[in-house]
Amino acid sequence: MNIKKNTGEPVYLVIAKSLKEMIIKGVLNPGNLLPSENYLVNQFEASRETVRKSLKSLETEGYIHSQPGKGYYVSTPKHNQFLLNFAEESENLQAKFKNITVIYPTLEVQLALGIGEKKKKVIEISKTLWLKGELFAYDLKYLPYDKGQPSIESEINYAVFPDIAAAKTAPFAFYTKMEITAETASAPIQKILNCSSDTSLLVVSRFIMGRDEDIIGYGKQYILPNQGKLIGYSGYQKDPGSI
Amino acid sequence: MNIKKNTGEPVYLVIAKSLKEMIIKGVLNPGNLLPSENYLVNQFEASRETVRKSLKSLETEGYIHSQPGKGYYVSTPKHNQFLLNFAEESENLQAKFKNITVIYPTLEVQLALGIGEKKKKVIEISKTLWLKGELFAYDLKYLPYDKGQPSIESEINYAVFPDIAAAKTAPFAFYTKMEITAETASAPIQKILNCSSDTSLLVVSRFIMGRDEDIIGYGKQYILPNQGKLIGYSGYQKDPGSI
DNA sequence: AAGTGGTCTAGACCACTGA
DNA sequence: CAGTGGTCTAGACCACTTG
Repeated sequence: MNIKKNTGEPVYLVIAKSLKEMIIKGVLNPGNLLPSENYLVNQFEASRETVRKSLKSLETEGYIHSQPGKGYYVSTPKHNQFLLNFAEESENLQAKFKNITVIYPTLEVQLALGIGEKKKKVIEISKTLWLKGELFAYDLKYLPYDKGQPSIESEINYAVFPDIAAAKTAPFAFYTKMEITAETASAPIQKILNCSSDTSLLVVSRFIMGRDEDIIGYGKQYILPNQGKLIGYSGYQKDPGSI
Repeated sequence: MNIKKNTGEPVYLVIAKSLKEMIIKGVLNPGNLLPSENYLVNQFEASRETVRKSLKSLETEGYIHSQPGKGYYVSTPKHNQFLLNFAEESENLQAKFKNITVIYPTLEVQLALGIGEKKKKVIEISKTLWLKGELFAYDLKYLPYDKGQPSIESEINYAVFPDIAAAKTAPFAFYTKMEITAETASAPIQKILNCSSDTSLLVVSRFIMGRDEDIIGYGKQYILPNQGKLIGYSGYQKDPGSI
């Protein structure tokens, strides 16, 4: 009975907000049981499906989860899961191609691409990345070079990795794994990035994988310090939106 | 008419799977319009709400989005958004407290905690982290030390940061921001981590923030190479779950 | 047996886009 | 105008948990 009505706002959002507020303010805490659907139906004078819609939205956003036969519980927030943006191409980021060659892969690349011991060539694409005119990172990408396949050129179209490849074919057919490490600049990379032997680089490796765990591509990016910083968020400050 | 029925599987999941498969196989590609709700109602001989439930689940998983008055479109997958796990405490990870002190903060910490120029003390908690008996990382945490507040001890309970603090009060009231950089080990850190001056460390900074952007805590972790590796996933290989 | 959430239906009205 | 998705309802049956 303590409810405003007739706002243009959908009823299910009103209910969701009300519950969410209680969770955020700590009136309801992780492990606590929420009021039952039927209780909410009476409290808000809404239909059961409408109440369920509210609860579903809270569930999607990670606030609650349900247990059939028992009820809805407040979840424990995952403050150690981060959503991280790693934009291959941003507005200010410029790429300069250094080289595109077909080579016999190093052991590292063999392992990364899951290529057996057989001698199999790979395509190596190297770029330097620039941010507002300043050297920012060195970027390497590797793709298996299959004889049976088209030309290098068509491989190259794929080569610019997911974001462009995505536009071409079944972009939901693969996913990406990322590994982040730190590395001291090796001699060749010192030359390319124009840095010294005591420079610590942020190294981001990426594996492009098909749904059946086959590896489509492998990339590595050496990012200069001060320039490069990866930023991630955890918790619930952002809209739930997609994944 | 081309539909199996009477499986124990919920109808809405059957519909969702069918559509999802078309998207994954590239029959439907980003930008394409899906069949309308009413069309699916006829095709699958289900009610409209059931069809909508299917579509809602695909939307939640990031496969599609809707535009009122037009229809449902296949989305463009975000292959540059990564879900990254940064576990404060894993099974094998051991923490050894080094020190807990109340200090005047360095400039870096002042900025991180958003403390003005006024002389304000902060609590510093330092730990070393060990993985299977091997030194793994050096961990620093800072909390504003408010006079009006309880004792240091009660602050300390908060201090172990979100995961433990979470259990205490309104854990949905704050979120975490993470920054990842690479850094060469400084002299004091060389001693603590027992490494040399040419060691590149992975540095993870974390800001614990309230919903109104106030900063609750600041932490920094220096992770030894070879030991530490951050791993993230993008795309749709994982169940949608949470976040 | 009573209460819970999970699925599903057949209708209704609305606001919007497009021809 | 007909077609689309967005919201909402009042029922129904089910499987599950708890006393």
